[in-house]
Amino acid sequence: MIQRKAALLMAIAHPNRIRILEELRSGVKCNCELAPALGLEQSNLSRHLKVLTQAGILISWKDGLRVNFRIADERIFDVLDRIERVAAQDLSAVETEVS
Amino acid sequence: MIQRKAALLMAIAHPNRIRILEELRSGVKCNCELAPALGLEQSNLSRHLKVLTQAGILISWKDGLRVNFRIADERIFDVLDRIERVAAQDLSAVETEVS
DNA sequence: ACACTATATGAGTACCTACTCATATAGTGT
DNA sequence: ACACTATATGAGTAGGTACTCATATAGTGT
Repeated sequence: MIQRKAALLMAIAHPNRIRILEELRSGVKCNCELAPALGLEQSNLSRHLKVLTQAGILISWKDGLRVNFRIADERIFDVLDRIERVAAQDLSAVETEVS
Repeated sequence: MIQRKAALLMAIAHPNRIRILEELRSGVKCNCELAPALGLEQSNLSRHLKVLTQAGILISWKDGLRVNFRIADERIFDVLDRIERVAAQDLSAVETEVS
């Protein structure tokens, strides 16, 4: 179980993959729509999407030439929202805490 | 901000570091208490603790020979709890979703 | 069949991570 | 000063990650 949690966290622990998830908050997208939106090279994006899909965070299916992606479990956004709260406060907390 | 979120996630995205955080749920601990509890080699544990401290997730201070650690922001457990919910369902979800 | 579009993947590179063993540093008590 | 305990860190190793460029695969429309 800890392995599974770590694997999920590892999958989302990259700026570009967080950005991919944020893009997919608004619905289904394909590689070809995400690439220009995120300014990522096609093969690089493809591999990031593979990481997220293999972790079970995204679900993909073919639609003609395209491959579409959607969020498998919307609760992944709970994780992002919670980490955001920690990140927001972190800035001040780290500075004021001095041993 | 995305960088910061990714950095925090990266810091907790390791089985042993998740276990360290779970150990610290019950309060302040030092390296010397964590090592036997987690069965980790001393230098390895020391480096994991450094990762968490440098990410601002743990706060450390010396107490004689020991170095104690505590959670900087308890809301980090919200993140772990949320990822756990995703992880728990994941097992079935990945299997039933077939394109 | 052909040109075109969308995606995946091999190969190469540079860098990063976790781990271990050995050693250094720092603080404690006699 | 000395032995002891707790922690940090240098060095070496093995393997992983992100990225790019070039190429392969697969589906579309003429």
